[in-house]
Amino acid sequence: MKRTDRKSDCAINYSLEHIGDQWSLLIVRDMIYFGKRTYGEFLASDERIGTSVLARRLSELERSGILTKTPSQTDKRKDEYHLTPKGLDLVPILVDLTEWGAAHDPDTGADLHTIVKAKANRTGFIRRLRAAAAV
Amino acid sequence: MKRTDRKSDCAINYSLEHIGDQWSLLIVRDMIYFGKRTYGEFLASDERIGTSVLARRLSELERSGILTKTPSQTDKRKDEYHLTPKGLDLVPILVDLTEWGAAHDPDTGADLHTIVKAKANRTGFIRRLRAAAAV
DNA sequence: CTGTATCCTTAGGGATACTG
DNA sequence: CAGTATCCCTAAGGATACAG
Repeated sequence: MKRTDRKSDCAINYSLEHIGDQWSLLIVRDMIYFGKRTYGEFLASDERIGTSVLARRLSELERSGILTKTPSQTDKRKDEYHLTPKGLDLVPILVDLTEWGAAHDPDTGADLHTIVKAKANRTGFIRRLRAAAAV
Repeated sequence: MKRTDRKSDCAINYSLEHIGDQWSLLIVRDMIYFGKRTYGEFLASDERIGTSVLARRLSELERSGILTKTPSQTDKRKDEYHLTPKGLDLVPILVDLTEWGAAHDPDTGADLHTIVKAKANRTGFIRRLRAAAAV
C-alpha cells in the first residue's frame, strides 16, 4: 500500500489495513496453531478458502513482510511458507481474537482448554506458540 | 449473520466475521482511547469515515451486541453510543493491534510512551482503559 | 447538526480453467 | 498436486442528497 493511500498514521489503522480482512489471520492461525506450511495444507482448512483467494492473500502477506515463500527442500514441486518475526508478532492478536470469539460466540466450538491455558498464563502460552511456529 | 452463513465454527473466524473489517475497530478505538460517544465525534476522526459508512457500522456493531445506542439526556437531538461488556472485551485486541502497528509501521505516528506503558504492565493498562471506557 | 437513504464504485471473495 | 490467471459477483466503502 502506498504511503499516501493510508487513511491515517494511526498504528491500529496500519494493522487493520494489513491484516484486517477475512482471510489473512486465518492463514496465520493455521501456521501458528496448526503448523501448516504448504499451499495444500492451507486449502484444506474448515473455511474452504478458494485457490485464487489463497494465492492472493499469500502474496500480499509476503509483500507485507509477514511471511516468506521458499522452495521446499523435500518436495521440489512445493513452496514452503514461513512466518517472519513480524508475522510471529501476530501471536498475541490471535490469542486475543480466540478469547474474544470463544467468550462471545454462542455456537463456538473452540478448544476451551486451550483458552483457559491462555488466560492462566498468557505470557508463557504466547512464548510457546511463537517458539513452535518459528520452526 | 445467520448461523449457516458462517465459514466455520472457529472462534477466530467468529471474531473476524464480526469485527474483521476496516472500520469497526476504529470506531471502538475512538470510544476506548478517546472517549467518543456521539456520531459527530466519530465523524471527526483522522480517517474521515463517511456518514453512510458510519451509520451502517454503528448499526451492525449494535446488532452484534458490541455497543448500545440510546438517546442523549443532555442533547435531545443526539444519540449516545456506549460499549457493552462484549465491546469492552475488545480492549486487549486494540492494545495488541496498537503494539503490532507501532512496532512494524515504519511511518507510525503512535504514542510510543503509551505503548511502552502497555507492554510494561499490560493487565493494569487494560483495566484502566476498560474502566475509563465503561462510563 | 444528527442521522438516514440512495446511488455508484471498487476491492475482495468465489468458481473455474489452466500450466507445470 | 502446486500454484496461477481469469472472470464474475457481491458486499463494503464512498459521495451526496435528504429529512428531522
